[in-house]
Amino acid sequence: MDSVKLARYLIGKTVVRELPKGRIIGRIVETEAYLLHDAACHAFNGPTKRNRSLFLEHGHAYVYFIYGNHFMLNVCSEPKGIGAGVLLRALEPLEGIPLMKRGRSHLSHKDFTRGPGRLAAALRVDMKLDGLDLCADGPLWLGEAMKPAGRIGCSVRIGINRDTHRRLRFYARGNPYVSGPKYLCG
DNA sequence: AGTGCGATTGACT
DNA sequence: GTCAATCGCACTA
Repeated sequence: MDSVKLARYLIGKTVVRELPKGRIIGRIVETEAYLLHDAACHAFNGPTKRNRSLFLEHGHAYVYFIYGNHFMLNVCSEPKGIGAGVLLRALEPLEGIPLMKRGRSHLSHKDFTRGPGRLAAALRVDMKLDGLDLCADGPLWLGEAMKPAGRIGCSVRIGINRDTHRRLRFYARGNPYVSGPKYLCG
């Protein structure tokens, strides 16, 4: 399915992280779509060493490192060979909350899965998980929704200054774990 | 080999 | 509200 459909589909679904110390489960409450022929998509200029995982079959993970300290977790959306996907931007914590918080106690409860960098930190996502099949058993996978998605809002993407004519960010309306400025959360 | 910069965050005014 | 930190990658030469 295309990135927009996948971005909407993923709202309300769960992401599960299996760690030696236990299991973490979060509910996806915010995503952004990155499309084919989209100048803001990392795949825009063709495959490189950095973005190659984005060209995997849909359902695989594309993880990258940015700003010297943050990992971002994406889900590929298209058949193998096409570079497009969905960025996971925020979670509602459901299970394994102490594991998510470990080492990050300075953040308030509603902040530690809010924002793409903090989401990846909470799930202990790093480059080792790049290219992983998220639809198979393993250290990180996507699960069914545990409760309804609720109303889905959309807005322009955050931190993107190109192709701003499309509203490619999707979020669970009114959910307190959604990131971004308040006027983009209602 | 050197340079510029980014799908962000947290600390500070 | 502003702004620096921080590093791997892409690009130029």
